[in-house]
Amino acid sequence: MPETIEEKCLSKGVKLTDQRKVIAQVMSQSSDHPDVDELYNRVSKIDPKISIATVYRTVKLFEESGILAKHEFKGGKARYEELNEGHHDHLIDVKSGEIIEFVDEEIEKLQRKVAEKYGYKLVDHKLELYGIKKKS
Amino acid sequence: MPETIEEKCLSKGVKLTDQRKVIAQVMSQSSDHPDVDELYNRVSKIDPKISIATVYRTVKLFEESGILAKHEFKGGKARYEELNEGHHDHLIDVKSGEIIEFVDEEIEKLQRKVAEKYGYKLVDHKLELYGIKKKS
DNA sequence: GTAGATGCAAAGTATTTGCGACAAG
DNA sequence: CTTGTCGCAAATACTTTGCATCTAC
Repeated sequence: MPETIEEKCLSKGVKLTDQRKVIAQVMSQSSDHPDVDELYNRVSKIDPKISIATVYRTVKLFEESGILAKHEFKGGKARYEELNEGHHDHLIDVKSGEIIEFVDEEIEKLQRKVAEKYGYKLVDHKLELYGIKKKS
Repeated sequence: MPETIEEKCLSKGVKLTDQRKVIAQVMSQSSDHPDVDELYNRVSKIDPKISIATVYRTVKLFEESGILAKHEFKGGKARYEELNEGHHDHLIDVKSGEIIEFVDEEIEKLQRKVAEKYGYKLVDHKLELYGIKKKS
């Protein structure tokens, strides 16, 4: 069920303006994790009149609506990615900056167990691995 | 082997100024994870002439020297804690902001395994759990 | 004595916001 | 219509930096 960002907006009652459509489109086509500046650059190529303030407002709105995920990787600006069904975490190449997405159900399970152990219900988590590529 | 921050400075060749001594002392006595503003407040009570620029410079220096750890928890300023032998991760109470430190060797092991699987050597990681307290 | 540290204020980043004009439902 | 959005520029929040002075070693 590949639901588009526009469909998500409708179902969540988010008003669909032209600017939002462009931003949604760009995010859908981005498989990397652009920061707001980069997103603004890409958006500007489609409609140069969209302001960066709107980009900031929109990613924030989309994040609150569960449409985008915001990441604050080490020492930098916030970066965004489209949120789809499957949750995943990130492995970041500290040399190249390349980001690999991964899923490890066992780690997820253990996280819930840890929260449990302290009397908490896990509502969110952040797991980032930083590594250097091995010379095969 | 409870090594003080001052001893660590000496062994790492970090010059020990009065300001740094005060900041080290305050961090050693802080079991929470203060941000720079809060640290500056505490430091000011001991020596009001220390500027916030020095606090920023010092936490950065201490972090680079492996004396303090910097955390960027959700949506806020950077927060610091003294770095001791035992590594740990954080479970954050999303209601109260309370931070619980925990260690889970199994998760650590799995993280290395994931990195391994993608051909990477794990050099660092960030794991934060966000939870709400269960009504026991 | 000298390299490095400090205080101050000014400059940087990243992000948010007030406001009048404008557009979606 | 009316509520919410946009573009703009100004404001904010956090952090860094240039420079003259001072201090640990």
